Formats: sequence, structure tokens, C-alpha cells
Amino acid sequence: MPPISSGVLGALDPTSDRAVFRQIADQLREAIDKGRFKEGDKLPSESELVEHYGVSRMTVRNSLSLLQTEGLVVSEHGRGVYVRPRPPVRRLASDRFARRHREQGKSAFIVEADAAGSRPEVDSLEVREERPTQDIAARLGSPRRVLARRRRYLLDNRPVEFAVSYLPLDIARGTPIAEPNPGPGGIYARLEELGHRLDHFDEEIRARMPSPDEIKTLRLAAGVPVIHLIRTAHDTTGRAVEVCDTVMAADAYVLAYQLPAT
Amino acid sequence: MPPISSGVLGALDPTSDRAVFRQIADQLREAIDKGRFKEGDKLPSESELVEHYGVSRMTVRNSLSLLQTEGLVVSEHGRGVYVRPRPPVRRLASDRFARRHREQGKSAFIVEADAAGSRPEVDSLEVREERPTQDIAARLGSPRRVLARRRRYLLDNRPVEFAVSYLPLDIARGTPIAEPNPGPGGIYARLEELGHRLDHFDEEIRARMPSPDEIKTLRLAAGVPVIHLIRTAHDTTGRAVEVCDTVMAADAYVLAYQLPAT
DNA sequence: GACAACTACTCGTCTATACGAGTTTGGGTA
DNA sequence: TACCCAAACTCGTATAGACGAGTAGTTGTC
Repeated sequence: MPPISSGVLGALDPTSDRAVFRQIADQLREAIDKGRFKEGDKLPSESELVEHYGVSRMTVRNSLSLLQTEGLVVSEHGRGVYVRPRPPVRRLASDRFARRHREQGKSAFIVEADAAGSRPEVDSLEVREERPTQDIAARLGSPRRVLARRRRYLLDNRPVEFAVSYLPLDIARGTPIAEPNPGPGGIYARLEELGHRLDHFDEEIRARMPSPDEIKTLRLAAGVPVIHLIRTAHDTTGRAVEVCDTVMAADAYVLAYQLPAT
Repeated sequence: MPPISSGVLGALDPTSDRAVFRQIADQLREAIDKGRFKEGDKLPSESELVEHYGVSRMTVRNSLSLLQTEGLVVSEHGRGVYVRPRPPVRRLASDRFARRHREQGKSAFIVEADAAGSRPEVDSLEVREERPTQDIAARLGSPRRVLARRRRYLLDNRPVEFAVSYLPLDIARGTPIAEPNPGPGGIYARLEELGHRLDHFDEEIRARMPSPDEIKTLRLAAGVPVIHLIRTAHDTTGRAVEVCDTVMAADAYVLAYQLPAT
């Protein structure tokens, strides 16, 4: 018994002025929304859809491509098209940089992931001096050169975040901050030890579609945007002592902030 | 003299194993990135690209569709394909709900937009009582029914945000909050007048691709994600007195938060 | 039983063609 | 001049076919 004719998908409306490939996409979308196809389920193959609807393959592919850009499905070469599984989400709370969290030896990322039962990993670690972009320079008070710390974060072998920290050289050069592993509590702990008592962080959040580079680095499925977060750390003198530029797979994160009502 | 051969676009590499339509997309993307096509510029037409590269039209369309899903270009039926203009961005600061901002008569949205020189507008206003979804109910302490206030915000005639506020009926029913226009300072001012002194807001931020409904409501171009923000307002007794569910066109917003380092 | 080869199925890329629908332009007519 | 209309251009939708490449299961041999 063919899987499609079992009533999951209906027929086309030839009188409708809605394009055929949109009608097909509508039916598939509805079936997914209503749970008739569940997370990770395989959709009918292109040829099955071709037969069911009596249209050409390109039309079916057009429908599937639409669902892909909506982030509803992912296609896997040689296997099929699957309802996109929603990965476990990492919640970033606004107190994640509270001083009390810096006591512990391991980085916040590791601790938190361990607690959540996933396997954390940090790779592509790179620390170097470079000339800042105009935007970074402006945020840091126009230093000519900065220390850049690049790293990628993975959970259960899946890359979820890519981050670069920039610090003025006069602060970071020759300190543990310039080491690949800055030690317990991370660079914020080191900054405070160096006399830069932190006062507050400014965070800017944007969302957009990823660049081809970002798709590669984060192994992003089609239809998954990125969250772009730029954090500036200020010390009690008001000086910007670090800028952290972070790109996150949007389907892996929810950011949480608490605002006073005063 | 044909506009393309003027050196903006190069030739294909037949030895490359990168798909032809990706190579074409790469060249167009690079030309856009390097500013050889600027914001709002018209790209070469499909037939011009067909001729320049010597490929079939579907291949060219495939390239352009790729750039569309990346949010780099928008196509306009009958006119051409254009480099997507970056609209002016609305910055949401974390102090936007500070009590001092509630004094003024007009809503924060109107005041801020006026100041920025854009023409603000609020439409699709709808206030009604309804049964909350499971998620909303959980956030509000499981009321059986809630007051829902829906509205859409526009800047210079472009919809940028769609929001729904939910309040427990025992708080909102029969008050100015249940009126289409709740008066100066908005519903937060009314809540405080009603004795619910606000203590803090919790905000959750996600980014994802829009649903077909959201694309319609916000008139979103292809390749533009949405920012989904859920704010819960708590009074000084710890009770959740309002949940605001907001969907924003991601290309129109940057969210800004300030976190204490303590 | 282990392994290699084959086969059938999946999606990926590309061609060639056709017609429809929206926009712009310019020419012709009143 | 003002207006209409047709032509020429744009992208949108759809067909039919071909071959490539990745996956998985089956078959057959050793």
C-alpha cells in the first residue's frame, strides 16, 4: 500500500490561482504542522510526489526547496527529505557573566553543557595579534592593533557557535589572556586580576541569514538563520576592555535577559 | 557595450567540481560584497546572465534563488533582481521600559520613530478575550482566559513588528487595558495605577525563518528571518502580570541590552 | 561469515522549451 | 498635450528529459 495515498496528502485545486508548487508545499507544511510527519520523519520521495500529484519533478523540487528555505525540512543526498529535527536548545541567561560564575575552574560553556548532559567541545582555537576592523576599533577606542581570540564551540559534536574576542594590545599582550588557555574563569577573571574591574557589558543582537562561510563553519542546514551578538565589556573607568563578536546557530539558542522595571 | 562584459563578472571554471550555479552565485555575491553592485542596484537580467555564462536559464535562476535565500537580493516580478536595500534599523534598548519613559503621553514606539524622522503607525489593533495557549498559560500562572491585545507596527509604511500582549482577565477586565487605546504610558502605566507595581521583565529571544503568515503580515522579503521575543512582566509580588509575544522583521531591528558585571 | 559487486533508489545538476504575468517604454492616435 | 496601446523586456511557473552522485540493501563469491 503506497504511503501517500493513505490520506496524508490531498489533491491539487486546478481552479486555484495559487501556483501548483505552492499548493504542494502548503499540503506538506500542513501535514508537518499537524504532526502527520514528525520530527526526523522521511517525507515521500520526489518521485512519489511526482506520481501522487501528477506533476513534473522540477515542480516537486520547487515545493521542497520552498520548505527547505522555511527551515521545515532538510534534504539528504541519496537518502531523502526529512522533517528537520529541532535540536536541544542552549539557553543563555543574562547573568551568565556574573562574577560568582567566574570562580569555578572550567569555562561557563563546559560547566553548563556537562550539567545539561551534552558533550561540550571547543576547537579552532587561535590567538593572534591583528589590525582591527573599523567597527571593532570604534568599539574599543581605536587601538591600532588588537589581540584576537578565535574559537568554535560544539555540543555533542555539532558546532553551535563561533566567537572572536578582541582586546587592546596594551591590556592583553604578555598576559595569560594571550595564551590559548587563559586559565580558570576565562579572560574576564584575568582582566579583573590585571586591575580592570568589570562594570557592565553591552550586548547588541541581530539576526540574519548566514554567509557561505558561516554555513560551513557551523554546518548549518538550509533555512537556519544565525544570531549575531556583539558584546562589549566595560571596566569601572568606563573603558571598553573587550569586544566579543559571536555568531550562533539560531536553532540552537534562546537568549534570556532580565530587565529591571525601574 | 554590454554591461556585464565590462569586467564585473568573470568566467566559469569548467575544471572546478563546484556546481555551475554555485560558481555564478559566488561571482555575483563577490561583486555585491565588493560594492561593484551597490544597495538597490539592478543585477544583470536572467537572459543577460544566460548569455554571459552560456548556460541555461534554469541554472541562472538557481543561482539567483540561492542569493535570495541568503538575503542578498530580492527579485521583483517584471522588473529585475536587485541588491537588497538595508532598511534603517530600529534599535531597542534595554531601558526602553524604564519607568521614566512612561511619563510621556505617546507610546514609546511613536515617540522614538518621530525622533528618528520616520513615520510611525500602529494598525490591526484588536483587543479580545480568549483561551490562552499552553505556553502563554504556563507563563501567566495558568489562567483559564486572558485578554489579548494584538497590534502591528509600521515605519514609513513598512510593517516591522507584530505583537500580542496577554493579560490575566482578573487584572485586565473592565480596565482601560481592555480598551483599544489604553492611554498615556501604555498598559504598563495602567498596570501600575491598578496597583501592580512592576518589578522586572524577563525576555526570551529566538531567531528563525518566518511562517507564510508572518511573511504576509510583515511583507518580508525572501531570506529575511524574524526575531521572536517573548517578554514576561512581573510585579513586585512576583506575579506574572503580562506576557508580550513579538515577532520582528530581523532586518529592521537590533536589540541592545546592558548587563551588570556583578 | 566476510566482503565485494551490483542494483535500485535517493537527491543534485543541467539543458531546452513553452507560456504566463507584471513593468516599462515609446509610438501612435485622438 | 494627453492618453491608450502595443511591443519588448522582466521574472514566474511548468514540462520533459538526461546524467551524476550518494546511500542502502541484496546478491554472489570467496
